[in-house]
Amino acid sequence: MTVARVIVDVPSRDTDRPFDYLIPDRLAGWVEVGSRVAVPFGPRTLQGIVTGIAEDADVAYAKLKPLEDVLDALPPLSPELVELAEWISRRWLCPLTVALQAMLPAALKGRSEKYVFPAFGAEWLEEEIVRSGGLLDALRKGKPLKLAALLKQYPNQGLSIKRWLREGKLEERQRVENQVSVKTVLTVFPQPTGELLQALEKVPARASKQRETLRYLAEHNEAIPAVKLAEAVGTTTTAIRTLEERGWVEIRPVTEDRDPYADRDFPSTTPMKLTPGQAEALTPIQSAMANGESRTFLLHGVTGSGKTEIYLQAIQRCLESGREAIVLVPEIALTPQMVERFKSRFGASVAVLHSRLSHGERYDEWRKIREGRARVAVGARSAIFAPFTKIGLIVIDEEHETSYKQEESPKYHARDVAVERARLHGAVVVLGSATPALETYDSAVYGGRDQGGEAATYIVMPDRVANRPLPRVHIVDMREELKLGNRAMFSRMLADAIRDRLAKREQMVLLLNRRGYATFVMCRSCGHTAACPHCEISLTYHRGSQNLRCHYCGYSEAEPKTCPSCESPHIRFFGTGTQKVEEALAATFPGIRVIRMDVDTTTEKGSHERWLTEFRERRADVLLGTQMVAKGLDFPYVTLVGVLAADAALRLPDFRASERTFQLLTQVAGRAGRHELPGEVVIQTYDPEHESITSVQGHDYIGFAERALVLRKQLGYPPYGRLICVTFSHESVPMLLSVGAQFASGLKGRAASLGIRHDFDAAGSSAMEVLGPVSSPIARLKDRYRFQCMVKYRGDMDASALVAETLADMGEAVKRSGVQVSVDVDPQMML
DNA sequence: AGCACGCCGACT
DNA sequence: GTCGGCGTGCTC
Repeated sequence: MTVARVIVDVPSRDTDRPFDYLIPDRLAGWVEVGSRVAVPFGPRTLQGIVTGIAEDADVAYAKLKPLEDVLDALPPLSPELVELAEWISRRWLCPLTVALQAMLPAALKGRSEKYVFPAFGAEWLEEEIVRSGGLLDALRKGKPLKLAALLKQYPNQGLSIKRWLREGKLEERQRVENQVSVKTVLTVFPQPTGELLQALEKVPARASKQRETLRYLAEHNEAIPAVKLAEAVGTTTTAIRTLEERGWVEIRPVTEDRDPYADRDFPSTTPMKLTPGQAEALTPIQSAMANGESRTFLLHGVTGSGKTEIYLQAIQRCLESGREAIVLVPEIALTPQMVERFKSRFGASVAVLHSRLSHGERYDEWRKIREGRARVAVGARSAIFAPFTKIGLIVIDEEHETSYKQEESPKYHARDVAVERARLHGAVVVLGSATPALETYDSAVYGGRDQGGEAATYIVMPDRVANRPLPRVHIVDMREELKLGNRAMFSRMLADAIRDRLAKREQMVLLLNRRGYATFVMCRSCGHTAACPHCEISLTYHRGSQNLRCHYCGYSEAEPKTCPSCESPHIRFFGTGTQKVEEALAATFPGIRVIRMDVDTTTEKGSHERWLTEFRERRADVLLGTQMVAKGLDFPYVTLVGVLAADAALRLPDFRASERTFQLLTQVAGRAGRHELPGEVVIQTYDPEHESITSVQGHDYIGFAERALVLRKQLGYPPYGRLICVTFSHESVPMLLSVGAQFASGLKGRAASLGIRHDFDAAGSSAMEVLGPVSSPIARLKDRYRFQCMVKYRGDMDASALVAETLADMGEAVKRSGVQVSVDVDPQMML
């Protein structure tokens, strides 16, 4: 007896295991590992993924149910992706279905829909007395109707519907439906010209439109969308139907791809001549690919060193050897200019996947990959799951970017997934960055210490192309400015530089990593500060909408005129956000043209690209924004980069704060002087001695990295130790403390019984420390208090599994308490 | 996660 | 007496 082993789409701990189903004869041959199926599950029908086909059922029951349906002609996942999902679910502790779902385009996230229809004829309906007849009329037609739609349309009659269902007068059926269908276009397929000319003879004289249509088709003898044909001849699609009835043409629906780049021209480019530095970097990558070695390279090249051309040529080699390539780019850097570089080199074989596409567009791009019509996938984080079958190369550009870690479950890191997927395919991984993550640098230069991971190969490119100099970096001590009586947000040096560029009609990028107007609001009489009532976070003042907003949960309230606590009118707004800078620029430099780019100005679809195009076309002098202006942009007339408050992120309670600051400053500095005109960078700070700021001045990544690694080692932080953050949340605190403490002691006990030491300082053997439970950095979020335990460990152990076992052991207690548990393996943000 | 089954308060 | 509250347990 052959059974299909199915993971049903219910993301809970209890159902996180395969369920076995019989394969009915009509579906035999359609069910494969990776197939998406509809299965009966208890009283309902659900979507599931087949993860195995076995000869014997796991369970001894006689009551196995059959699969209801196979939902796609071509299984959306391959056995390899199913295996990868299993690995992800173990590594990041999420239900397998969550990992599988992350690999499917949203269009295939089937939901089961309920339909109702009269059970035995519709006669009984006549006897029912219902106030409004609409519902009865709808049902009388006897067709299955969507239950959800009926309840929405007739909200008062939900009870009647329920009763009829119970009495058996209405019947219920469920179907798993895709969220987006494939777009089809009615297309006309004409007979050969000769036959059409013969047909022309037989058309009645007065049917002039038919004659014209036939004549047109005789002349242009090829398939044409019905709408286009009607337009060309000046008729309607109904007239064309008549031709079909007479057999002169055939009309069939043809699936059409929504190509979001269809109206754009990509002039084709050929490989550029590489500089000696680039050629030297490319060689080891190519030879690893040629030998089919599954290796990881760190391509460490300063900003403007020409990494992209290396990616392009490596991809070309990969395609030539008959294999496919994936390129990951941070979401924010996935601009049309970026896409153009790939499309103009590889043409139609490029599929682009990013979150700004509609579900339908994304599905079409995904199908290009699945059906083998595309061989290069360029996209953000989730493009790592592109359904290719023989990958030769995976490129991760700006590999240090935090956006490669998904913050929701599955909390995977695309870099780690890439390495694992490459191993499964025998493919090469290229990690590119000007400021590699310290973990990556360590793995490339020192072989990954005691991480158990495989070492990466280190490739450096220390020079910009054409020997363009790196920009000169000035650091301005804002405390000195204050002493000299300058209380403005621009130092004298930055103000002079801005005036200078305005006069020369050159452009500037200004970075301030805080949006809004003022970052906190305080009453000067009593010291009351405005805080979010749902989160323990101060509210940010937004000038345009004149309200205070919580940047974590979205709560907003009107701007206070008097203090809510003491009713004093002396309210002051402290701190600076991008809105305030915009205002100050206008006041200080009359006539200056500013584009402000932050979450508030780029939510609208396509607005991000629109602002950048405007800036590229030099319709503005200044591009002012949060970190989104620091990444990957390349504008020839930008000769000045200003950082208004370099130390803003330095005080965050996160051991990566200084690494982040250094990376951000280096990246934004790299926006200046990338072309003919030399660049200059002005960094304003209250902490000019700080390592992460001074290292930027010397463009000294390696010096910074080496010093930072020493600190990491002293504290046992990554890459010398690894972390798992377990967060507990609940509306009340006492419950949290007891559940948290129970977890901590449970985990410690488990580790001790395996002989794992808890004294983290002793080098060598495996060790684990469990810190907490302590209040989370954001102590309350959306009305729930939060406590966390940080697990710090080292050595060759599967700490994820230990955490999972500990939680499973306390399962019942946790469930009853209503405490939510969230586990973050290798957290990137300590929040 | 749903959804059914099951055991206690305010309404026709 | 019934409807319906949500606690608990199961889904091949």
